[in-house]
Amino acid sequence: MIGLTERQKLILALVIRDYIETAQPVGSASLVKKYNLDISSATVRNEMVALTEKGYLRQPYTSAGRLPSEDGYRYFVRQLMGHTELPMTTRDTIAHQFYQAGQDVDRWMRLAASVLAHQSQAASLVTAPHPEQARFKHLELISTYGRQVLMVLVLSGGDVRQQMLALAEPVNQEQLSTTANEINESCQGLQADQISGMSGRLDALEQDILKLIVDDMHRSGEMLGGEVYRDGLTHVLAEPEFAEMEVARRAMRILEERALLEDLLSRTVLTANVGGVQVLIGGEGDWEELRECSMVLARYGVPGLATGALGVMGPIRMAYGRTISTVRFVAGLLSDLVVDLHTE
Amino acid sequence: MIGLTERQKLILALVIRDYIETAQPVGSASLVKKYNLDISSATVRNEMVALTEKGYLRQPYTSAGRLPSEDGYRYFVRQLMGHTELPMTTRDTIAHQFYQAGQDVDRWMRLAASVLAHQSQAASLVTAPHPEQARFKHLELISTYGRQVLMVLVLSGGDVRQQMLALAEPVNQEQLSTTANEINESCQGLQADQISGMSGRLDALEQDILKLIVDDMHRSGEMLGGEVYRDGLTHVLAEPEFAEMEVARRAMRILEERALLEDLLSRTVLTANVGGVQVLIGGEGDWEELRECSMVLARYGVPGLATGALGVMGPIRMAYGRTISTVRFVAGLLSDLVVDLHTE
DNA sequence: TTTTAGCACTCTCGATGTGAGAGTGCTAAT
DNA sequence: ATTAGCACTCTCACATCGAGAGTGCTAAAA
Repeated sequence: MIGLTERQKLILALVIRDYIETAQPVGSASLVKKYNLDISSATVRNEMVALTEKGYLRQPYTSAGRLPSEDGYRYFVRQLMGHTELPMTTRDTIAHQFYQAGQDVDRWMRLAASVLAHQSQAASLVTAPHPEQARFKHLELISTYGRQVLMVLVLSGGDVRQQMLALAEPVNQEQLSTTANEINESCQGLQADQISGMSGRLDALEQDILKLIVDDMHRSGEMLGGEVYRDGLTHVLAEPEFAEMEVARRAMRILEERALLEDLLSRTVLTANVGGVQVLIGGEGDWEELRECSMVLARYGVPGLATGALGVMGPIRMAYGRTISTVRFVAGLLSDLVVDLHTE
Repeated sequence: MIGLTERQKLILALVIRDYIETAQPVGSASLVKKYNLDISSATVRNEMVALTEKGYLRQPYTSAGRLPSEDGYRYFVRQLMGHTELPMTTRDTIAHQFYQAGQDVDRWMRLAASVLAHQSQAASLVTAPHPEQARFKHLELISTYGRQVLMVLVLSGGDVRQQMLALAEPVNQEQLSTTANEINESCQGLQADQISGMSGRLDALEQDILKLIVDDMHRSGEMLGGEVYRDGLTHVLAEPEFAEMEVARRAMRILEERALLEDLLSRTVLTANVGGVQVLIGGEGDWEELRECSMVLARYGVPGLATGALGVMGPIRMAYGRTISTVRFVAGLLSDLVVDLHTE
């Protein structure tokens, strides 16, 4: 396929810009008038025919205005858009908010979701960072009532997992502490596989607990270990493309159902390198659910140490420039957080 | 206001039942036919006039069918409905699912939200149980990297709070453990106020940490300490009363915005005694947001020990019988969980 | 060869009109 | 007190129609 002339690129960009703004098909005459083009509407029409033939524009029906096709958006995002950045003042404001959140991961996540949703006027998703290769760090066994014991497992990267367990018979706190200390010494810095491969003379209690530890460490390695932070669901509903209830419900299902999200994030975001932002337009691939949606996704964190994912979901008619730069910026901030949490 | 005759009660109940099912105004003739009443449609019409005058029914426009007014629903829920219970088989199925979730609080919460949403075909909300009067149980200080220290605080009832903190200068693990042990001994079983009132010769490190502990304990006492579990948002969108986007967005905002939820749960549910289910029809009081919505709310847990809240939000035209019994049943199950977690 | 004016044609969208249908309220008879 | 009968009301679905925006084509102009 032959590339586009400069004029065609201009017209494509303007159509996309106008359509994103108004949600209405764009006519040749109105385009000329609105942007003071010094070519006639007939010329624009001719170029529009060319762009339509190349598959970048489409018409909702014969002799209506043009609007971008999915390929048109893709071309725009990849070739035309350039690396925009959020304005300095906006970046400062956001960074300041995060600074005020201190080291509280929960607050960071909530704030990230809120900022993403607000800046992009769409729905946002953020997962907490979690270690990719969890290493054992510390175990604590705390007797609560009778045979009930609270097990607190600390993994590298500050990932803490807690669990209640009921012992076969009562064990006092002293015994528990002894057991915990033994395990702490022998498992320090080990990964799940190494621990599960351990044997030697262990009593029943120790074996049970080691098993639980290994399970927990594996679970910590899963894609969506913890909570998924969401925000801006209502923004999506406000868009005219979701006026049809069925469409709106489909979009909401993606955001609501953990299983769908899990699948989505693991399939797409895992492949993208950290720092890079991935743009999914109109559910490329076989994503029935988000045929009417676009997503802008990114991973953040330090590969091999701890990473998380974040993203925005909105209509295909999305302000990609602003959204992508916001996602990139917030991903950067969260990466900094991860670094802070793991280094001195 | 004079009460209703038996026949009026019957007709009111049938209108509500039919309207809940069909979402269409109910006519006198169709009511007689559908439920094989042995009175004529004219009689029903007369009774309907009476019910309308008393404020229990209303007409969307002159000479259309009748539908329940908010007062009608209230009368129904309070006087007419009786204490229905979920069918035995359903209860067993649900209880079994919870049983399989073991002692994992997170799984219980998710399951509770899912069951509520599914049974009531509406949106559900569940908050994790948290102690009302947190008592200090155990503190752990774990050195991670350099001056970064992970503080794990265990409160009565298995509430675990973690936090990263950066010390002014590096402290080794041994020193940290000593400090933690001292605090553990002196604070065992104390409440926040008692700890904040403590003094004596404490070094700077201990004072800092005690301050953090007190803060954390207070935060643990707040209404919505942790995550709010949601499910079934899409069910709400499927209801015809939310076809109008503005209405749908308003409903979603309630579910999305923490601040609104917090306010809602604290104002209403705190006043209800545990075990009792509270029904909010059409946002009684000044709840602009949920004018078109009803909520069925309950607290669960053991007062004074640990409690949580759960509820369902749907259109005013809600299957109150089924929803109320589900909420009551699930609240009971979750209360059992709380008891299990706190006793032998 | 490219651009542009001119013009007929297409298609949507909102306004308007109409008839069927469901339901009421009233009156008079049972 | 109940009911049959009936005129009347109001909505909703459907069809009609004209305005308006926009296209595609042709032929002239640059």
